[in-house]
Formats: sequence, C-alpha cells, structure tokens
Amino acid sequence: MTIYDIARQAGVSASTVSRVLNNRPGINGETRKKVLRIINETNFSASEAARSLVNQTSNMIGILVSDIRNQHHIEGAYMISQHFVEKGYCSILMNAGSSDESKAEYVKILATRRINALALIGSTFQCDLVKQAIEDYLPAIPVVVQNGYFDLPNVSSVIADELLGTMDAVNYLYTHNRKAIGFINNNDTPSNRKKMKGYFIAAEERNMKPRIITSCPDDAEGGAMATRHLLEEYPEVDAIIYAVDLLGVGGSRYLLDIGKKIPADIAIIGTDNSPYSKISNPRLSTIDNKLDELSQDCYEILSRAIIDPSYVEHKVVKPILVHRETT
Amino acid sequence: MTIYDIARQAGVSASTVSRVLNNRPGINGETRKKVLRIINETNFSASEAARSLVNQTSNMIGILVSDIRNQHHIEGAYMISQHFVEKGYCSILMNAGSSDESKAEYVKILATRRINALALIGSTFQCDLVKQAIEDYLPAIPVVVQNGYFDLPNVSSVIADELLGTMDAVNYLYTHNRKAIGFINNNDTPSNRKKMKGYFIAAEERNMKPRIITSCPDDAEGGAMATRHLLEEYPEVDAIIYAVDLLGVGGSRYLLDIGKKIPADIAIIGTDNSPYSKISNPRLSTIDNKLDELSQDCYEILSRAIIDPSYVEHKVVKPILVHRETT
DNA sequence: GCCTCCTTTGCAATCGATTTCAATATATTT
DNA sequence: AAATATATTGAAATCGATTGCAAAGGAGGC
Repeated sequence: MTIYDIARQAGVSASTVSRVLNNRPGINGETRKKVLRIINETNFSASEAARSLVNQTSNMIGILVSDIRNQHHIEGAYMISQHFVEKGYCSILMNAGSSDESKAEYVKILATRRINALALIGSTFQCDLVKQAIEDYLPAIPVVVQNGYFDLPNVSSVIADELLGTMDAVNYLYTHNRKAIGFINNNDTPSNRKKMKGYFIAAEERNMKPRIITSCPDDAEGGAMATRHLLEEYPEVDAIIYAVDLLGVGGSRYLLDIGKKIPADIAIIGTDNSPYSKISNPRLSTIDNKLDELSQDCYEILSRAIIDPSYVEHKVVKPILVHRETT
Repeated sequence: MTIYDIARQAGVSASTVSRVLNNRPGINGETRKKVLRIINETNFSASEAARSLVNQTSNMIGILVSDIRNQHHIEGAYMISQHFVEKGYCSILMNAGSSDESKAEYVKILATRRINALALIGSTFQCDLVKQAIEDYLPAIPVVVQNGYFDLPNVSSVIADELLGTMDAVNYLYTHNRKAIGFINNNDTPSNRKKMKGYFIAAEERNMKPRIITSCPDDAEGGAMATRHLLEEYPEVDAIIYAVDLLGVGGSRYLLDIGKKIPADIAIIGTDNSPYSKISNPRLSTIDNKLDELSQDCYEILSRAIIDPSYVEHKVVKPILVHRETT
C-alpha cells in the first residue's frame, strides 16, 4: 500500500496525496476530504524509510544507556524519549553493553540510521573508542553525554560533581565526630574514580588514614561482604560511605545482623538517592548526585542543539546530602 | 557521502560498492580490497533508509513497554533487544504511556517504521484500542504479548497464571494456620484483576470472608497506608497478600513500626519477586510470576515467527511461591 | 585465429515518498 | 471580451541504496 495506490483510488496524483499527508496548503477542501477518507478506510501509513530518504532526516533520536538496570539511567532515558516523542521524533533506546568496543559499535549502528541527535547516559561512555566513533561517524549531529565529557565540537555534557559529593559526605561525618570513615567501591568506572578521589582528598585534609575496599560484586550481597572485609581490616570504623546505594543497603543489613547499631555505632551514607535507598530499612542516607536533573538538562541541551547545531554546553551539577535514618 | 562518492573515489561503479558492502560473490579480490580501503578511510556508512526502501524491510524490532519503571519490564525489554541486536536487528524501545489511546498511537508510530516484529511488554496492553491498532496497521507481522492475550491470527502470547499464583499463596497461608488473610491491590489492570479473582476464589473455597483494599498509591508509602486501612477495618488480620512487592515492602515497614512481629503476628507475601523483595528488611516472601521467563519466551516465539510468519503460540507459565523472611 | 565459457563489472530500473515547475481551470479586472 | 491573477493539480526529478541483465575482457580448447 503506497501513496500511488491511494492516489489511484482517490482519482488524483501521488503529489496530491503527499500534500494532503503533510498538510500542505493549496489543496481543495473536497479533494483533501476524499483523500483523507481513502487513507482512513485503507489504514494507510506512509513509509518512513521513503520519507527519510527524500527528506534527508530520520526524525529519530538515539539514546544509549550504559546500564539499563540502573533506575536513574532508565528513568532519564525514558524522560528524554518521552519528550522527543511528543515533538514527533521516534527514539531508539539501546543498552550499549559493557565493553568499550560494543559501546562504539552501537554509536555506529545509530549512525547508519541517520539519527538527528544522540544522548549517552552514563559515565562509562567516556572512553577513547566511543570518542573516535563519534568523531568518525557522527561528527555533525548534536550529542550530549550524561555524566561524561568529550572534547569534541559537537558534544555537550552534563556532569555531576561526584568528587565534591563524596568530599561533602566525608566532611559531614568528620564534623559529626566520626574519625574512622571507610569507603566501599564496587567497580572501576570514571564516575567511581571521582568518588574515590573525593574520599582520598577529604581524608587527607582531615589527616585521616584511608580505609577502603576497592571492588566488590555490584549487589546487596556484595555490599554485605565488602562491609565484613572492611571491618576485619579496620575494626575501628565508625562510618562507611558506599559508592552505590545498593551496596549500602546490603551493608546496613549485615551490620544490623552482627548486632551493630545504626547510626550509633556506625553511620552509613550511600550514593545516588536511588529507589533502594528510600525503601530500605533503615532508610539510607545518601549522596544525591541529581542524576535525574542531569538527564533533564541533557534533554534541554539536545532540543536546543537540534535547532541550532552550533549550540554546545558543558554543565556541572552540584550534589547534595540527603539525611535519612543512617546518619 | 553516498556509495556513488565511494564508487568515484575507487574508480568503480556504485553496483560494485554495493556488492562489496553486502559481501556478494563475483567481485575481484583487488577491487574488493580497494573499495574497503576507501570505505574505511572515509568512515562511510550506508543509509539504512535507502536500504530499507529497496529491501522492503527495516530490520527493526519494536518493543513497547507499558511501564518502563517496572524492573521486570525493563529487564525483559533489554533482554529481547539485546538478542535481536546480536542478530543484526535494531530495536526501538518505547514506553507506551498509560492511556489506551497512547498505547494504540505507539503501535501506529512503529507501523510507519515498518518494523519486522513487535513485542508488547505488560498486561495493560490488553485492550480494544490496541487490538484494533494491530489489526489495522500491523496485520501481517509477528506480534507477541507478554502477559496479555489478543484473539488475532498474528499475535502470540505468553501469560503468567497469576490467578493460580494468588490462590497458591492463600492456600499456603491457610494451611499454615492463617485464617484472616487480607489482600491489598494498587490499581485496576488485567493482571491485578486476575490476582484478585484468585484471592476471591481461594477465600471462598476456604469459607473465608474476603478482606481487601482495592486500590492505593503505587509505592511503598501507599502500601503502608493501605495496610493501616486494612487493619483498621479488619483488626483480626493475620496475613496479607500484596498485588505488588513494593506495597509489601512499605506494608512490612509499617507493621514493624507499630510493633507487630513478622511473620509471627502477621505473615506477608508480595508479588513478582522484584529486586525490592530481595533487598527489603525483612526479606519479602513473594509470588514469583516468572516475569523474566515470560520475556525470554517472548523472544523465542518472536524469533521463530520472523522466520515462519504463520507461527503463533499461546503459552501459560506457572508461578511459584518464594519463601523468605515474612512467611 | 576463432569460438566458447567464465569472471568481473556497469547500466538502468526500482523501492515510496517529496517538491519544483509547468499546466490547467477558474475568477477577477479592465 | 480579452487579459491577467489565482487556485488547484500533475509530471517528472530526486533521495541512496539493490539487483537483473547485458557486456567486456581474458583463458582455454579446437
């Protein structure tokens, strides 16, 4: 079913059908009505492939997420997608896989679809392969990175100041009489490196010995296990900061199980203000890196850059501490 | 940059470039090498719009999710997407909005993109408008519904027997000496209607008076509030089944706060074996409706139906009870 | 040296839309 | 009534790929 079929049935030319479909002026009211009737009767819908080809634009937005299981990522992606759909775009949402190679590969896949803009959600996109892929295959369309940075003329960024957030957490705990503050990290990402660096800087400023677990499984059990290890090595610990809320949920559960009081014996601060932190028992205090706000900013930058391709912005968002039942 | 540009630079015709791009036989080794060199040097990537037009296929899979914030939905969508990407498809993942109108609208949007297959994730797709949209705009491509059913020749389904799951939960509690079992529901969906029906049937079989809250906000606080209402109306309640885990998390927290012992005073069973149920404190017992397995089945049905368009399957998956700390 | 066969390549049509330009029909002006 | 302006429509080119068919060139057989 093509516009030619519609044209024949309506007794007009394909040009006329096209003009009706696109609400172009200069079409007789009766003709328009007749064409619309046929279109409705036949449930015709125009091929986007053909439209894309002649219009030189796909009306698609690419959204690449580094880890779709991360609630903030997925909500951010959802929000961006939703907004663009309302504007008549179609958004391709993809999970980019864990390796740098696969991330770059996905950029290339989206390039073949001739997307109009690209959003990268997650700090792990910040790597050479992805940068190269953007430079090679998407040098001219607006790109925005949530929590990452590329020195490229068409790439904007919105970054959480995670270093500052972790420093704030350390300083808060220190000024509330915690002198043996531990830090538990799950894996090595640009984002986690910033958190660790913040921890080290603040610890040094306070003349505190760093007490750290550098890696553990990325789930509640991992958090519990790492907490046990931390306490074995540093029994004096009276506060723990976790690189991810979920670790803190597991950690606090473990501490309760071995008879510690929270926060009396050990204070706990997670990171990201995730849904888990809100519903955990005890409710987890957390460093809110404003990940949702970041995604909102990404959308705004992107929609501006689609209109004005020269528009590029680099924004840094300040985190805040959210106090619940573990501090 | 088109294949004609590549052809000119390589001193060959566009046909030759196309044949190299698609690994067609009958091309001289030297010619192939030269063309590939130019393609790499220029970072050329062929327009999918043009390919789609001539090949009469988009190589895209549509995935519509009814609520992207539901972890099971998003993990299912992710899994399906991932598998198809590995097969060379590109998947369009969209959140279909809450109204039936918007869901039908999304079906139409995907139809204009000429997707090769469609997966609908979530019971709320089961409505007349969506059925009509599929009939009108996607009458010939394979469609599969996760946890929903349409009587249409091209639509397969994989359904969780949620009625049975809830009956099992009631029966388990009853045979473990709970005689005043309550049920708390959040909102009215096909899926929740099946759960409620299961509760009513099992309660009747046991000659138990139904004790039910039919709706509440869809979050932990909502669960807490609804639990309070249930206890106000039926103070004798000694077990509660929740239509959604998150309600159970909020409910158990509330019960603990007012001094009840779990499960000694009141047993609790959530639904869906979500991440929340695993990390909550106490860990929530739950009706596992095998939502992840459902999505896996959707993928398998879809990949079979893409090869053989006449393939249609209707599958029912049996739920199991997962016992943790609240039963 | 001529004919056949095979390998390799190019020409041209095609997919389904959009858009420019020309043509026709009608209305308006003088 | 002739000339001009305006509204409406259609023909044909175009977007960037794919592919059937024809053709060119070289190898081998007689």
